[in-house]
Amino acid sequence: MPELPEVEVTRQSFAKRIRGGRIESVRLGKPLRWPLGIDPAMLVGRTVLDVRRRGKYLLLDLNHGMLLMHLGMSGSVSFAPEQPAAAAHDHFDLATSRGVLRLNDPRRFGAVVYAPAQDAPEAVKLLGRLGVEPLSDAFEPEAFHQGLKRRNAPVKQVLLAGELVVGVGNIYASEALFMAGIRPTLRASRISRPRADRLHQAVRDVLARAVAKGGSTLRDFSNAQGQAGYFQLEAMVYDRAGQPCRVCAAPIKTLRQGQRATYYCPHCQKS
DNA sequence: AAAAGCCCCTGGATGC
DNA sequence: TGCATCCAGGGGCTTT
Repeated sequence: MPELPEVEVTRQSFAKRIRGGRIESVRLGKPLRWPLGIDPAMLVGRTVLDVRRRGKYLLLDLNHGMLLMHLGMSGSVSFAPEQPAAAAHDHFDLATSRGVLRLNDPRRFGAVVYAPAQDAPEAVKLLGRLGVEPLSDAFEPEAFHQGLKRRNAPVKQVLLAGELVVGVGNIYASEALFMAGIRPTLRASRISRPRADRLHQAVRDVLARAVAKGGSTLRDFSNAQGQAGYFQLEAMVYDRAGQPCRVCAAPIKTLRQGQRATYYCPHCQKS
């Protein structure tokens, strides 16, 4: 479910409110993708200093150690002074003096993992191979083009892999490639510098606009205050197979790449 | 070393 | 109504 915009919107919707909260209790539901990695009782008494984001991970900095939270495909977070009794898919509660942070994740591809320090093995294992942040100055056209030149895989899958640039998932990969006028099946290594520049700009632009719209709510995403996103209403190609291109009216096509659906306009994205 | 497949899991939509 | 099948916003791990 959540790509960079949804994770960032989630972060913004509760970071300030949880900051300074003292952990009072931790409740675990069914197992998530990975074990927490610490006795929950050991977290009680620690303080949440800040909430950051790295790629699609939320990072809760504690006064000692950190929690890495990933929303997987179906995860969403809520934060409120009090929470109702845990329901079927509520698998993690972090009760603090500022409110209760709850992770709901029906498919349980998400996870919450404790790391004793920023550079601890538990953190490096998950964050170590991640590419640059697309909305930071570190995401720079020349290096992006060089990175593309080193990959022979289809550009859509290079974007999804997150080793060049993080945070671009299945929706925004299709959208960015449409904006740049690039066919998703084109080998990354064959993209010229001017076209790489257009893609670089498209990635930044689509992600920033999606954050501004509160993310995309396809079925059930909402931020930590329960508010839905609206960017899906502006999607040019995603989930629009057979519908007319919003630019040229040609029917949007779909194909499968790496077991994921890709959408593109055969006329606007000729190569 | 890079690329392609395989899973993890639940629920909703669709088809017979 | 019931049951089978397919698909879904991710990504680590294994196999080519």
